[in-house]
Amino acid sequence: MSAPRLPFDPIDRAGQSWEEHFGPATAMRLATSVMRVQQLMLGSLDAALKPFGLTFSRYEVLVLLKFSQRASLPLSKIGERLMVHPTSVTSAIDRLEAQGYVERVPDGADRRRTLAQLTPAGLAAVTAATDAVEQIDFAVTGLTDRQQEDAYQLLRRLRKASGDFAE
Amino acid sequence: MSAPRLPFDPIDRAGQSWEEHFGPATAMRLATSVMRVQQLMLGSLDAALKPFGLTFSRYEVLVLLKFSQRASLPLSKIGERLMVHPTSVTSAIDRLEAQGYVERVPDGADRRRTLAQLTPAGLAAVTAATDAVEQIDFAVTGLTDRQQEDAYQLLRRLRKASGDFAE
DNA sequence: CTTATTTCAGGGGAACTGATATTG
DNA sequence: CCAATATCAGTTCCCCTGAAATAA
Repeated sequence: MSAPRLPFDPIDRAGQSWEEHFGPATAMRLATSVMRVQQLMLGSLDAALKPFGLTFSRYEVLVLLKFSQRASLPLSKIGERLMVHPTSVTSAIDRLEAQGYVERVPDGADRRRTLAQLTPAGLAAVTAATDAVEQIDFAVTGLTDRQQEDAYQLLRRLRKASGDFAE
Repeated sequence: MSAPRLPFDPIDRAGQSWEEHFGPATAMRLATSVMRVQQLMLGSLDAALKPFGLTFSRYEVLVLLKFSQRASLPLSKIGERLMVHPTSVTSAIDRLEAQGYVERVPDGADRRRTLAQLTPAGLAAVTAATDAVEQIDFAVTGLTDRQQEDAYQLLRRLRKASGDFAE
């Protein structure tokens, strides 16, 4: 994780080859970078969350529940917010429930729904896990606050153009 | 893929909640954005590559081979360049070989090694697949060339700080 | 003997499809 | 009758660990 893997930038090099063989490499370099950065970040984040038995996906679920009004949400809402497939939500909540971080409770208002309710253990876990990910600065290193904000805004344009939200 | 999923930006909203409950959300917003953008892009790229029986991972292998001197590389080099685990390279080459896009040939110089050699069919596939991904602009939409370049440079800083390369 | 390369067996997590029961 | 919600069964893909064979 700390030792550099290569003595040169593999994306720079791929971009040079791309320009020789195909043409402009601007979009290709950005796409490849996003994939690679995601892989690096996810590795660091998952490692930081491992002591709590959490992956980043499940950590995101706990954070979402903590931020909700009653620390509970219907499973469908969770999938919508986190861009997670319905069956993946079921499986994520299965795991979190087995860990005692979440409980399934029926929704009185709409009996088709099941609410995922954060337990006290889940609240403690998400609090401790948040300390852990903040200690590694969310795996976002090497950038100033301003650069982090710039990168966020650029990716936000990309998300919007990809139909991530309307607003 | 085209219809917006939510009438508001879920990351903006999560960032607001984060600041109320925890504190500054700059790093959290960027980290979450990278994850989400990667998911959106990978979905578009995999969809564009599906007609060729390729995933983006396997497409990257073919591109790497095309750019190499003799259109062949040892499996270990492929893993190094693409940040892929040795066993994952074996499995990716298994699939590409079953598809007729790649052949395993022994390396005369070092008989521990196996070379993955691009076949004529593999060359045709990577050429056609490249047309397909360029038609969707590598799933990098909504940004000008300049903004794509800016985003690339910001992510490059992040990669370097994460030990992706030394240079 | 140690190291590098590749492969195999196996497990885990997350994504998807298709089908189903329940409820609105 | 139709739509929404959640679940289940089964598939695919990719990641990883650990162990092994072969060769430098």
